[in-house]
Amino acid sequence: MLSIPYIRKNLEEVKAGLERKNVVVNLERLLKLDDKRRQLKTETDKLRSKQNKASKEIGAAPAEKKQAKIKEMKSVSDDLKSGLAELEKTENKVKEMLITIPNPAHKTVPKGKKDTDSVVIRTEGKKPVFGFKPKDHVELGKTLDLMDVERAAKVSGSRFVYLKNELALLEYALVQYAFNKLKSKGFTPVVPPVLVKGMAMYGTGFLPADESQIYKTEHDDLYLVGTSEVSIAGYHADEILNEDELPKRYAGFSTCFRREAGTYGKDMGGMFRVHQFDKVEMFSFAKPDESYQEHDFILSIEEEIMKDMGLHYNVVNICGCDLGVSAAKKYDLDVYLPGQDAFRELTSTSNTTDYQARRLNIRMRTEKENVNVHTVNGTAIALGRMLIALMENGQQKDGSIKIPGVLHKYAGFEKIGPKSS
RNA sequence: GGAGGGAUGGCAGAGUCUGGUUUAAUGCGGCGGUCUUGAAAACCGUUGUCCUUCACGGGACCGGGGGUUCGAAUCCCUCUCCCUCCGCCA
Repeated sequence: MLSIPYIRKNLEEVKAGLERKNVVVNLERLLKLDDKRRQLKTETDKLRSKQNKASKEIGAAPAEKKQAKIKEMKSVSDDLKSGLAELEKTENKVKEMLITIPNPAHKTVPKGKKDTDSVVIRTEGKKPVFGFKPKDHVELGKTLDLMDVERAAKVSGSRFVYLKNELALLEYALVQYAFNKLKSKGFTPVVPPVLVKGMAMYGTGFLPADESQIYKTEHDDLYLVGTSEVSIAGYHADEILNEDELPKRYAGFSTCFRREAGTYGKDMGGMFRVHQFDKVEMFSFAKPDESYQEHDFILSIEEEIMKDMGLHYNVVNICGCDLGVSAAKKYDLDVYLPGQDAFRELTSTSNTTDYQARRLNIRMRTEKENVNVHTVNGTAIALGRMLIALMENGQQKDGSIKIPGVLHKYAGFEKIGPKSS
């Protein structure tokens, strides 16, 4: 959510940032509506002031004068009531407009109309060389008995998967590796709730924009999170943080649920795009003037993890049209998957500036005034997709899969061999 | 699931029965100061958030929402959360 005083002061800049996202909003109409709101506020405040004064007089007045005074105040009370009703109506209209306006894109975000307009800013690692035709994760998963998609379909439907054997163990090795690394970098490890109230969804900007992507429970008005970003952002809702405790960093492990509406036929089979996966997420509450620095920091950790895993990847500056509502800027790391012979998104990090913090009412105490903090999120490890990358990139000629050295101590094995029996 | 109790500022806690000088008492904590070689103690001062106004000022907020009233922390309705006991349960 944007602040109206900010829009008032920086109208052209806000418009340019929205245009970068290919979004057109009638901001003049919004400001006009807010003018009306302020006028009504002044009027009703005056009536209230009158009422407060009279109320004291009535309390102190002798009994015979009381009735006349009360009669006189009746009309003021009526005026106030109708004024308040109109004020509320106008306030709601303003809020309604405001809640749908996305966060304007930063000026370093590429303009564009399609996802191909995003810009690869650098490529790291080496493309793996195989002396044979590499298999994709679906085949590897089947021959090594690591995944079962068919039975998942029987039990849950399409886009679900059972992880089995070493792959199930490897997931937990990755989680431990990630928690340890992030703890050493100042992140507080967290396992948050995955069912949340509407407040958290609206606060993070997933509602109302992405309603079709979100699972909602039938009887309890709770939503299943698509990322632990939602529950972690909401953790400090309605709080005022001290300046010297920022940045506050959290590493959240959670299962993530996504409906994937409108993706029929895309990435079918296997577990690249599934309704349910686990993820370790980084999340920072940062001082406003440090959020881009924090964004770079989180990107650097994502890259460190990719390097630990020995993966070949692109760093992509995502174009305006592909930014979510709340992001002002976003980098993806696209990793080379031999099975597809393509770079695919494995992690993503966004600076949402004060957009979520304003909606969630998260502030920072400064000497002058309290200001909204900035929030930055980034994937540490999307477990399903990381497992795909490790399987496809680690596969050997004999059909086994070598796993990265940093994971050996957590996994308790160094490779996933063909079943001997 | 059943029965009862509760929600007031950073924290503790009065005010609710009986609506009106309550700009929410008091204590603790925090911050500043006096005193002190320094500290503690003591004493003095200060200490919420938001909206509105160029400013002076005005207004709102006692868990959320609604109602009664000239006027609600206080009365009524409703929802949420917390606590105690019973039942069930990984």
